[in-house]
Amino acid sequence: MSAQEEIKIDKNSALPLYFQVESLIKEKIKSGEWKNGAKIPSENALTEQFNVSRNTVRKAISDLIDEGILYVEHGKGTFVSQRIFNYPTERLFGFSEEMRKKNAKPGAKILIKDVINSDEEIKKVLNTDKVYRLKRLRLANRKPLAIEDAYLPYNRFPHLMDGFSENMSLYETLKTKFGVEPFYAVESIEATLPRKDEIELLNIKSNLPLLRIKRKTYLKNGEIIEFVKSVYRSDVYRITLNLKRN
Amino acid sequence: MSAQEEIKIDKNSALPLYFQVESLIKEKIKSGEWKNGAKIPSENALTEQFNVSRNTVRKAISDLIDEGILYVEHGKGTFVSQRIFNYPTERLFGFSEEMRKKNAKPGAKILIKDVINSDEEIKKVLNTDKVYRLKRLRLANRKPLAIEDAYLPYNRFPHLMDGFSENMSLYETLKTKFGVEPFYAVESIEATLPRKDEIELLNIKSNLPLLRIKRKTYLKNGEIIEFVKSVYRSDVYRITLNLKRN
DNA sequence: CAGTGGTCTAGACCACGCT
DNA sequence: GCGTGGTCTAGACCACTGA
Repeated sequence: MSAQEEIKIDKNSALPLYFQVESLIKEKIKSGEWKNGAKIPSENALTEQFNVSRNTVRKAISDLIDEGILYVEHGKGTFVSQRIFNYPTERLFGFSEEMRKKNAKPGAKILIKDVINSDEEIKKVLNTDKVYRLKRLRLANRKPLAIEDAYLPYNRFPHLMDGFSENMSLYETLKTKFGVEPFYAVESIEATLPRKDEIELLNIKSNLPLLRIKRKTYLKNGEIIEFVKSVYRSDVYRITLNLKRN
Repeated sequence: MSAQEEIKIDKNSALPLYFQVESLIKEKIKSGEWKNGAKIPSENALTEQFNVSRNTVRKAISDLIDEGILYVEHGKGTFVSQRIFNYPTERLFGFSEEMRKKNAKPGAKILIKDVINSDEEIKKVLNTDKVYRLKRLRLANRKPLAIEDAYLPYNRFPHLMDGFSENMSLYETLKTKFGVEPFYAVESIEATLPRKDEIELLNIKSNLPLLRIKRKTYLKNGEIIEFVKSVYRSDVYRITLNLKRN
């Protein structure tokens, strides 16, 4: 209530007010002023404290709930989550990105780079007759980790593979040449034994189980841009999955 | 513009206006009036059409974006996604629920039901010394599908296992006795070969790969309530994973 | 009952994309 | 410049919780 209270919101800032409110709330939590599991001030109180409208406060709180930082109990109040949820979407952005995030050096050896006619499965998924096929042995710190076999619609991405080489990222190429970025992917995962060619390429024993993954990649608008079949060595790689309600 | 336009919003309904707007938008999409990929009317137009405030329209649109039904391009408009995203969270609600959703009959054979002292790993995860241990062979349509080994903090759930039997769901018991429901879970997945005891229990060949999963289950407030180690037959079971940006 | 979040309104101005 | 969505305000009333 004192005069020097909360001069922290800058109404002339380029940053949206709700974003500034989010940052201030995060700070209070980090500093320990608002402890894990504890109730934070009511929306009306925050409205006064930050000198913004209640809708702005609600927008900020809503975002922080999506981030798993706060949760609400109707009629009781808003509370700090005891555990901050994190959403590991490393896999969404492709092998190269994922490895970099895990502090490993990504690499690749191109096995097949071609334009082919879709077989039945690929046609069903990508809904087109002619596709790029890019099959690569994937390396992490120079050691074989996975085999990726990717298919992309030929007509959608003219000249996609022109000048494409071993040390390039497919997703970066898609972004640069076509302004297109993955937004959503569906993967199905099984455990299998390796086939003969996979044993050789990955340089593994014949009884080492692999994670066998099929993936469909989509844009923001829901357009499918890629179908990938891959196998991963499970002795050095595991998948982390987050399940959240709603 | 005609007088008989859109009498569909009922301001006296118990349903929130934004929810009614959501339903109407979904209907227009389903009926084909608003096609996949097409632009829907502007927020101002919808405000007039539905005779609600713009904020209400925005709330409805925001929800539908979260559901993957619409997407927005700032300055251009709001569009129907070409593909409706779905969030398979079947696994979040436990084996019984998941099997029912897949139209299989869930079952269980209790292998261990006990209270034990935490080993190092369990203590690190659950942060307590004494835990319930519930190890079950899991059946789908009477056939062995998985082995689940669950640990829950003893002090948090007094008398949890009193009267617990083979045909009961652990999560339903938690809900009934303690009003507690899983909200979030983190799983790590590997491919492995079965151990001897697993071969016998699941009645499989020694070279059939399994999906080996570790899981931590949390409440809405971020409190951890469960740690589970399980294996699944991969010849009849696969995991579906959804990756979404932000 | 008082206090909390949930819904809703009718305005206003700004930022972006297109032409 | 115009139309789009993005942000923000200052009110109002409702629904849930707990004393």
